[in-house]
Amino acid sequence: MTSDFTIAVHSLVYLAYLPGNRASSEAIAHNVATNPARIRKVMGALRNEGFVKTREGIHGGYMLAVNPELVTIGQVYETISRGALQPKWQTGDPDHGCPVSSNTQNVMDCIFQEAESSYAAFLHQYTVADVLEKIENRHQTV
Amino acid sequence: MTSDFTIAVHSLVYLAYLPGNRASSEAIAHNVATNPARIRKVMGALRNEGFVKTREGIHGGYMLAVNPELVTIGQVYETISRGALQPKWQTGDPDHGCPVSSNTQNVMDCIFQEAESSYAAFLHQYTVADVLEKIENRHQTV
DNA sequence: CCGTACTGTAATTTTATTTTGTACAGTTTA
DNA sequence: TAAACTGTACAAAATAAAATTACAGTACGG
Repeated sequence: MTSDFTIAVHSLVYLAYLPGNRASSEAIAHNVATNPARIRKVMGALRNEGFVKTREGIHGGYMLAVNPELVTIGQVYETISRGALQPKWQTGDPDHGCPVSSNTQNVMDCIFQEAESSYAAFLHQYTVADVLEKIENRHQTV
Repeated sequence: MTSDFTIAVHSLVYLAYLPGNRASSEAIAHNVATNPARIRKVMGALRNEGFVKTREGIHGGYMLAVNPELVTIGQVYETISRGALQPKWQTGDPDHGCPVSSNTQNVMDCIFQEAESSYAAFLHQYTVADVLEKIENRHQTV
C-alpha cells in the first residue's frame, strides 16, 4: 500500500494548523518530508473532492476548503486510498478443477472488501481536528 | 503487504476440504499456485500457533490440527499478518521544530494500530469452515 | 542401515511496487 | 513580461515481495 493516505492526512492537518490555512506544495513537502511533485499529486485528488482549493500562479498554493472539525480521516481514506488494502497477488488458478483453487480468490476478494469497510468505518471516528489535537497534546506531554 | 494471510487461509481451507485433512507442501503449493518453499514458511508459522501439525520424512506433510468450524480467519490474520497494514514510510521529521512535522507519524501509528484491530475484529466473524462453504456455494451457483 | 520422500531454512535472483527526481507546459499577478 | 506557483508526465532509484535454488535434517520402508 502507498503512503498517500498518510500524506493526505498530514497535509490537511498541517493546513488546519497554519493560521491562514494555506501553504505551497514546497512548504507542505518540507513539513511532510517528501518532494513537492508528490504533494501536488495528492493535493490534486483532495481538490477534486473539495477538501482543498488550489490556486495556480504567483502566490498560489493550497488552502483548506472544509471545516477540519467536520471532515473525518475516514472520508480522506475513502477518496485517496479505497482499495489499497486488497492484496494484488492472486491465489490459486481459475482453471484448476478444484473449487478451492479456482474460487478462493473470489471469496477472499469479497472478504477483503468488507474488512476494508470496517477499517474505513473506524477511521470515520476521527476528524482532521481530532488528529491535530492529538498531535498538539502529545507535544505537550511527551 | 505480503499475501501470506491469503496463502494461510487458502491452505487451511484446502486442508479442511480434503478428506484426510492432510497434504504435502507441494500439493498445497500447486493448489495455491506458488512454490513449496513459500508454503512451508507460512505453514511453519501456522504450526507454531497450533493450527496444523507437520510431519517430516517420507509420507510427511501438513495436517489440520484444529476444528475448522472453530478457527476464525481473524485468528489466522493475527498470527500471520499482524502489523502488515502499517505503512513503512515515515511522514515528517522528528527533529523539525513544528509539532505537526515531528508528531504526525506517532499519532498516525497509533491510529493505524487501532484501525487494524477493527480490521482483525471483522475477520473474526468468519471461520475457516465459513470460507470453505462460501467457496463451495459459489462453485454451484456461478 | 541405506535410499526415498518429505520438511526447515537460508541465500540469491527476479519481479513488482513505491518513492524520488527532473522537466516543462500552463496559470496568475505584480 | 518575468516571477512564482500548480499540473502532469516520465525516468530513475530505492525498496519490498515473490520465486528459485540449494541443502541439511528427519522419518519411514525395504
